[in-house]
Amino acid sequence: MQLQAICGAGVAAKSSDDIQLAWANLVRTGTNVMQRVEDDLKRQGFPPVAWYDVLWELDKAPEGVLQQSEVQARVLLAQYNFVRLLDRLERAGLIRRVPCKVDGRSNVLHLTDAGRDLRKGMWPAYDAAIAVHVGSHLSQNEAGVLAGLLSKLLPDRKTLAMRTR
Amino acid sequence: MQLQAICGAGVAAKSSDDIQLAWANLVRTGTNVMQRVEDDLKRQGFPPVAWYDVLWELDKAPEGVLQQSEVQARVLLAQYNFVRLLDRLERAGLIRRVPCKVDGRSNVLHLTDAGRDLRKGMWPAYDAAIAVHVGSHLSQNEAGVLAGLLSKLLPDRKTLAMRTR
DNA sequence: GGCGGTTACATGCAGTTGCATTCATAATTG
DNA sequence: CAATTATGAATGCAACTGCATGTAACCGCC
Repeated sequence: MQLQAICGAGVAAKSSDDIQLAWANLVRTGTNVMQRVEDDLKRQGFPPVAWYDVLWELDKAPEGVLQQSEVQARVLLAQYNFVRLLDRLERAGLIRRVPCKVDGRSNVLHLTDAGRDLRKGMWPAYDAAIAVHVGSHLSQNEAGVLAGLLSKLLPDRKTLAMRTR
Repeated sequence: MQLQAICGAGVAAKSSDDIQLAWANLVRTGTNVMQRVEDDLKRQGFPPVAWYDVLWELDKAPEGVLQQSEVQARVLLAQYNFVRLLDRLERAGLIRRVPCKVDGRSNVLHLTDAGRDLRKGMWPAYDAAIAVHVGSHLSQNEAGVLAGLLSKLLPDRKTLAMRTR
């Protein structure tokens, strides 16, 4: 009872002004910066960043081959959105979905040559967009601090992955 | 020619590792924290944060009345998305769209009593969600620093508003 | 081996978004 | 003041998303 009073258990927590501003700026900045980067890519005829993410996961893997579920876990999209993203990537000839030999439920994703090329071709534009919309506003040091503070708001990998089911 | 070589003019800028991490964390954290807050609200039967934003803008205004274009400029949604958000709000009886007497092109938005009540009723849940998903991970001071760093990435109001056309 | 539960992936449907365009009314200007 | 341009708002359509659910294959266990 004392304890409850002390730490406010059972009562909805209230956020301070600083917290609220951090929240507001986080959402605004997140969507805004994302938008601008996406726009830059689109203007140059490139697909969305989400495409890049998948291609990059595959490109990092040996042979450009990875379990579908593994990629899914890394890109943090809802399962049904991920499946349909793969539909688009496959239709565009960037990846192939191959039924897994060992586990009849799962697929193995293969990066095609076209996919590899696109990933590689996108990077300079992507990198430049990040430099313009993030880098140019922050010192090296500020970027590090920002990254650190942001990471404090992220749940760990496992929790993160669970949210996509 | 010397100049070009020195400052890299004409060559796409490259971002450093710190910058890239800041970018990655910004996007991840932004969407993730937003998601969790939205989920909390939804679980309690409340509409999305975007609804709150509009209602709040109107509630702040004297009489709960504001030009549609003015609200539009503040909430930073694309024009067509904003219009349709208003469709939903109006259908839900939270606002009314009234043709403007002085300018035949524009509307004036009126917050209804139901709208005012909903806004007010949402806040505790919203505030609590912010406290949980942002506040509990940061000290007061960290929140201030984070807000400051994030604001450096935002373009000014005017530029921001232009992007929504 | 067969039955309940779980995992991996897919899909139908309704709701939302992006894009291009339209409509009507101001504002500007030749 | 008529013609042009600019502004505020809306909409048709295609694409995308969320949600619930479906299907098939695996896993554990009696």
